[in-house]
Amino acid sequence: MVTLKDIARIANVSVSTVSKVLNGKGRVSEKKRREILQVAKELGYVPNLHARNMSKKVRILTIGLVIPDITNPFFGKLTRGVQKVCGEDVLVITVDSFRDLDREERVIRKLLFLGAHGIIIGNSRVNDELVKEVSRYIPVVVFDKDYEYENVVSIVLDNSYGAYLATKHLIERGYRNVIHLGGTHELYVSLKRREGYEAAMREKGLSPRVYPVGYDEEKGYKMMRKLLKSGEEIDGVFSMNDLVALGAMRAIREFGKKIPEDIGVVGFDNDEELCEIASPSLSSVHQPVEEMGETAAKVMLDMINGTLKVRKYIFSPRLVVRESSGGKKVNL
Amino acid sequence: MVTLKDIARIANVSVSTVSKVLNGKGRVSEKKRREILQVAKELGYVPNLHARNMSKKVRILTIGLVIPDITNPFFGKLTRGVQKVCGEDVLVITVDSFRDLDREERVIRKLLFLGAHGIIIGNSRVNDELVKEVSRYIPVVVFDKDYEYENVVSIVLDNSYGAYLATKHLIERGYRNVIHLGGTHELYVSLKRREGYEAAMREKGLSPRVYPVGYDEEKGYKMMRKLLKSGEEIDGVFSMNDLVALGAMRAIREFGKKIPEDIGVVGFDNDEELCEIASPSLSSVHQPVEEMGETAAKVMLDMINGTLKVRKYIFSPRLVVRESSGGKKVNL
DNA sequence: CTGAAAGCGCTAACAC
DNA sequence: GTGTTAGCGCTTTCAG
Repeated sequence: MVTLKDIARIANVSVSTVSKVLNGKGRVSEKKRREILQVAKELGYVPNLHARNMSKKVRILTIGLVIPDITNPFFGKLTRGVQKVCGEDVLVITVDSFRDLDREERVIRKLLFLGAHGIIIGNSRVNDELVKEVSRYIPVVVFDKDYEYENVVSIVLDNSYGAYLATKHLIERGYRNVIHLGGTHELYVSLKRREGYEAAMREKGLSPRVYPVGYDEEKGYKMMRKLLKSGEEIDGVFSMNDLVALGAMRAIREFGKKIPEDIGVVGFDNDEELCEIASPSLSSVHQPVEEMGETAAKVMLDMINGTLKVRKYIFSPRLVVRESSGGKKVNL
Repeated sequence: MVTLKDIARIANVSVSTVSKVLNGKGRVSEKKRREILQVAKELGYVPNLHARNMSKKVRILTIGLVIPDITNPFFGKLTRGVQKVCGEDVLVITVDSFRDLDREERVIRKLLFLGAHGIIIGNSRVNDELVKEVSRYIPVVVFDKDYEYENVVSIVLDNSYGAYLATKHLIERGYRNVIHLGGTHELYVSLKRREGYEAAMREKGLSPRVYPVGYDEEKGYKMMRKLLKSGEEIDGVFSMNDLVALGAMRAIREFGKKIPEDIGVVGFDNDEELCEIASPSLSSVHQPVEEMGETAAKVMLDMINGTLKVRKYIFSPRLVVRESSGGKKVNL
């Protein structure tokens, strides 16, 4: 590793002179300046960030971003939003926890240990105690989960309202036996979406039926197939996310039912690529993920700078209607 | 910021004793050990990474990963592969360049400046000179592009072979007028895929027709619509990636042609979610992205440790046949 | 066991 | 203009 000292030795000057030249500060004779620059280049000098950060000013801001699954476009967008705001001056360390809570915990600790100035957590299943503990040291932004701790900001989508919108829409399009394919109960968003679904059903005097499923296509497919085979009366499906909805659609097709004529389907997340490409295209509740990511980053920077104003952000979902909930055809 | 010194002062011991306790090295009396731990906790001590990296040993390994689009599952998988291998002891700094070559260049320089021990570049459009320059300082791994520089390792998919397989498959299923919807020419992978397509066509005595399109669904849709309207004779489409293929399929459906009976379609990348969900499901050339990411990380670690053996990896693609290339129905 | 002291690479006062 | 020097926070000998 080439250091200032090496350059100084070869160029026959002092370390501080080299430092001055390389940082363009203070005044140095043109001759030495040129020579120093030359030597530095030849030696392939690369300044040492750590040393630099040690001394006075310069400090580079580091924020950690922990997400459960980087291969999922949803989190990809979140990540992009964060990076967009952070630009090139803030160091963002993105870590995929592979949906492994233990790894997630280790990783968060590591980030703290590495000297991150703040951590953004994109997984609502995160351990509360951990959040509390970490927030004693550095600010934390959490998605899709409410916290009342000092030094923690929540950014949530109004999940329950989104579910309410989707369910109401199905009912208004003529579907009455609307079921809900839900996630697992530990997950805050699952709970909220379920709540919204139930509220809409009750409001219309219908009785809610909830089936916990999970989060991927396969799970949605299997559960839906089982339900159809069992003879359960179903003409509408509100699903906890798009993947599960697509799985359900596959099962419905296989079973010989038509979408949307026989059964209407609405998903959640509005992953545009998936929703548009499906046929029929899938109606879904849209959440402005990238924007939420941007907000997270902004809030984080504000917290670090001590200029935080808002402590909680509740984003509003919006229903995107496509073919899969086009309306029931009533048999006369 | 709490430092070792603060802890030492309050606990009435020396800095080095504190350091020993916090790192579990050397031997310290149980009494002091407990007290120090206690004080550290109360004060909310967080070690300073930079200071730590300054002194002799400890150094934490840092590798930079630069990719063009983190919202794309393809790069998500790549990222995951890298992170999987790096585990929790190697710091991976992932940066999305937003497909902006200038930003990419700045980011790579930044990473070097930040003291990264190596950089993995997931974009084959990267500037050659930059790669050459950076590789003077630290090892570089590049995807989908050949390099002969010292200190640079290439990891490529045999794109041309993949394209060859796909095209040959279409021809053997009875499609004769197979066109290629290609990418832009600056991109190494586009060139290679085009080559493979042309080779397969010529081998069967057919004349290749290549249309440069781009990389997203919309582009594929528009081009295909134009071609169909123009009356061009087409019964097969080999597309440079899955998205373009899906766009083409949309255009074909709209035009009233059947897939695969009238026109067969094959994509590239085998994004499973997309391919499976499309209807008909899309045949595609699979590349083992995640595995390639893992390899990149392993190679990088080897380079850093000076134990590199293989300088170039050429991964083999594999054709996944689904409904979209099921075979042409010949009119009698 | 414990602590004093050196040094990692760099910056910024402050002399000369 | 230029060099000397004092840290930044931490680890690690090496005496005591």
